Amino acid sequence: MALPDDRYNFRETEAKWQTTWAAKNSFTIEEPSSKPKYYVLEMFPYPSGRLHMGHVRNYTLGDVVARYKKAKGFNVMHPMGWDAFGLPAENAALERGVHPGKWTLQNIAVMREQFQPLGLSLDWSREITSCDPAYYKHEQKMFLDFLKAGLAYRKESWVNWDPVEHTVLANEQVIDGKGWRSGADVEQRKLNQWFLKITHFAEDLLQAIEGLDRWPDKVRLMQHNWIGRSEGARVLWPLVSKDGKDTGETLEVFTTRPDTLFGASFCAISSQHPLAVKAAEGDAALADFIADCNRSGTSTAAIETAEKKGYDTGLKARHPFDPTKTVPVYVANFVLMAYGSGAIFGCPGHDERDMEFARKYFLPVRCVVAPVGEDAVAFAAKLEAGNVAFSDDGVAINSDFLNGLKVDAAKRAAIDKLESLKLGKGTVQYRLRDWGVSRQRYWGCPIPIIHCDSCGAVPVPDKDLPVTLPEDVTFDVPGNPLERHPTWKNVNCPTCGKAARRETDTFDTFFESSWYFARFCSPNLTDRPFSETAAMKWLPVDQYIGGVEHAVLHLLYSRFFTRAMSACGYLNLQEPFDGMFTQGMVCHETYRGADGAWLEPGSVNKTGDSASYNGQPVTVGRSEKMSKSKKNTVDPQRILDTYGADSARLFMLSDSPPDRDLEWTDAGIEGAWRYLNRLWRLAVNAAEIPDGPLPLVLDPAPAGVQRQIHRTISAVSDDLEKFRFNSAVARIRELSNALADMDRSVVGGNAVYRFGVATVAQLINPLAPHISEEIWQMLGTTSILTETKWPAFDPALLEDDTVTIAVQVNGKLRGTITVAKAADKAALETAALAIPAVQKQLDGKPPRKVIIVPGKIVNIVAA
RNA sequence: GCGGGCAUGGCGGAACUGGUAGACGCGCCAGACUCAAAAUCUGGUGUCCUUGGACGUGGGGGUUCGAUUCCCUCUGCCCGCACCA
Repeated sequence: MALPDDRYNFRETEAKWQTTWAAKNSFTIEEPSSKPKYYVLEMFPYPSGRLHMGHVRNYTLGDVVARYKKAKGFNVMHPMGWDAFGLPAENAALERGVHPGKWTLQNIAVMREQFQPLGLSLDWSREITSCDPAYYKHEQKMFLDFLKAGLAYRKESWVNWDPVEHTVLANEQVIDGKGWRSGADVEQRKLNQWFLKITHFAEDLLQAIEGLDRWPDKVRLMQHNWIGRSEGARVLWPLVSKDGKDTGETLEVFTTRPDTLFGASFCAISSQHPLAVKAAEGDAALADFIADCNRSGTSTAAIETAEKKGYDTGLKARHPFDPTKTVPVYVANFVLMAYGSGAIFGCPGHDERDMEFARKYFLPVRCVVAPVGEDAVAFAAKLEAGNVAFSDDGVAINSDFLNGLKVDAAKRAAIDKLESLKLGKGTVQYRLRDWGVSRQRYWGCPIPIIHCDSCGAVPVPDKDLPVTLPEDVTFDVPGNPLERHPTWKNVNCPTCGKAARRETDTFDTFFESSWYFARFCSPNLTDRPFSETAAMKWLPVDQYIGGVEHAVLHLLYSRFFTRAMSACGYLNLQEPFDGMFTQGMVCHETYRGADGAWLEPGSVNKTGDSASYNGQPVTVGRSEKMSKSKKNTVDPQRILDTYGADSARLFMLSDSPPDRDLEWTDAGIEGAWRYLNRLWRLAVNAAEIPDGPLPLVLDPAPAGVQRQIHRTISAVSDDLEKFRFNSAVARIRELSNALADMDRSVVGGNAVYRFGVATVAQLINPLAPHISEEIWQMLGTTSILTETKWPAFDPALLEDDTVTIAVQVNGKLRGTITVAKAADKAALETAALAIPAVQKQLDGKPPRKVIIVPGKIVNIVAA
């Protein structure tokens, strides 16, 4: 007789089930359906042309959730699309002379094929591509609606300019003073730009973080800090010209410490402040100083090393509480135009920076807050003589009507006074700034605006939407090809008909990703971006999964967009993502040859602790995120060809908790592959056992395994709910081990074994869907596992009748006792004291105290 | 500088609300099978000393009958923000 092949044929099996699922449309939603909905979404990929391990991990994690929820009885939506606008397409055009659109669509075709062998439970009928006019025409309309609603505007302002990408960057895209993609030092430029009014929702975006209880704390904290709320006051300082006359103008400053106003010794304004620009007109030295400030001050290194510098404008500001007193007005390099009003008052005694500035320019230091309970006079003398500011809580001194008040009360009193004098008011300031969405790029969604000399910025009429990109463009010169296109740019004004110009900027690519999750709800609708009914049914996304690098960028923009879309009547929803999960990176060891060049893992010979390349020694570096530059990438295609999708999935899921970094190792994937083969052999044996009911009375061994099966169902379900996939795998392996070790010849042995194998197949299905389907089929079931309900456990079988509990003496383990679960304290104590090792420790003396926690522990305190 | 997180065998990591530390896996060691290798299987594997113990969750201290878990403190690493008034 031919023995069944004991080696699992993943190639055949995986292809077979992928075909089956596709033929049965297993992953499209049920419509109509009485089941509760569940929307699983992973951040859609940029079509770079190659699937990498980070993708595999991301989509595997989402797939586990999608498959598990489906088995749990939810109507699951799990769509996929392409974040298809972006700079790499233009770079490809530059390097290879291929059109960005063509390059992108080719990549999408390649990657869609690469996705297939992963066996993901995706609904491809909902596929969307963001560079398709059928997609982006809706966001053009949406933008015009935002404009009407006052949520979009155009303004000349200082912007972050990336000199390598030749485009503007949003604040969120500037990391350490450098462009987030190019790494180039960002410059400041003054340009006319379109902005989305994200600050309109600052308070709401902040408050609502509270309710995002299924988001990682880390991300919530990052958004909280990014929005950066601070309470304070705007204070008006009447200005006095150089010749001592009141100019009638006022200088507005923002402060969080109005209680320290009596300690003011100067005012300082940003080099970009209108007052500074005006003052520089008649002062060449000041103009030079301002130019100097604008040049530096962006890169990290510059900020860290830059000393506080100022230039006295000669203007004076009159103190709001004491009109007899004036302070000098400086232009200072450390004052940011973009925060508050671009001007501050300096209180050296209670602000570190102001102290540094005051010492440098010999400005007075006045103590106006002293710690509670300290001698105020002595403290003030010390502070005013020293170089250290005091910024903690205390009591106001030397402050007229504020004297004796603690900081909070003094703040309130100062604000009340300012308001009664009409020289200021209490206010809330945010760090968050409006989102600049104009990009001087070709490969993005055109901004549907026409600039007319007579009519200004005119929205493109609805009937002319979408504004599509011209195909005939070249990339041989830097800059935006739309800008120099001969015809596309020149159009007539829709309002007056005169010659006008199209807006040649395109949207930031974060625009597309800010609403795609809603588009998936009605991906083929032509007249609207999505149906409100469908969106309100499916949104919010129940589980969103992606990298932590989008903690403030994409996730904040999407939260804003959802509010903006609601404000414009597209839907009625505040938060787009109910549950958020941020996965860790995929890492690998790095290798360098004798010449210091990076080496690919595949080319390095590893034997034990040493490594070599062509006989030369290789330096093994620490594990880092897989990247092309360090050559420590592993091609998913090769892994899938060698071990199959289930092995790759299982390894990625079992090696580390999903939110931590994963270290890719060959040994690890081989371990997963070995396990699948062991599981396969269990199944081959189980398939020979005829199906039938379990005997009523089981031999103790299978009875124990029977309980373990139920415990495992319970534990794995819990693990899957809580993203503890690594622990779920461990439990399943434990059960597999127990099944393999069990004596099947006793009463109930075979039946429990068969039941156990079937259960393992069900439990591992979300993690390794192909082999589990195959096993399920081998066991003679008629349904496919993908359409089978998640197994239930019998609560009565979760626990044993007897329990083994630890016995400690003085907190140290001295033995264990196995007793009936219901055993009372007295029985536990008697059993514990009978242990020889315990008696030895007690040395004949009676115990001083015995702590008994039934079912858990007995701890004997020796005399 | 400010804010947050983490630290457990050779390695990745378990340990739910304080209750048998090291589950599960990787690696390693020994054995079986083999002419041999691979694959597979069996057993072992925190450290130290002699059975039996002692020690052990980054260091130090504390609370507790009992601490990987709670508190204080120090050290190291990682992440975010960065002159935010």
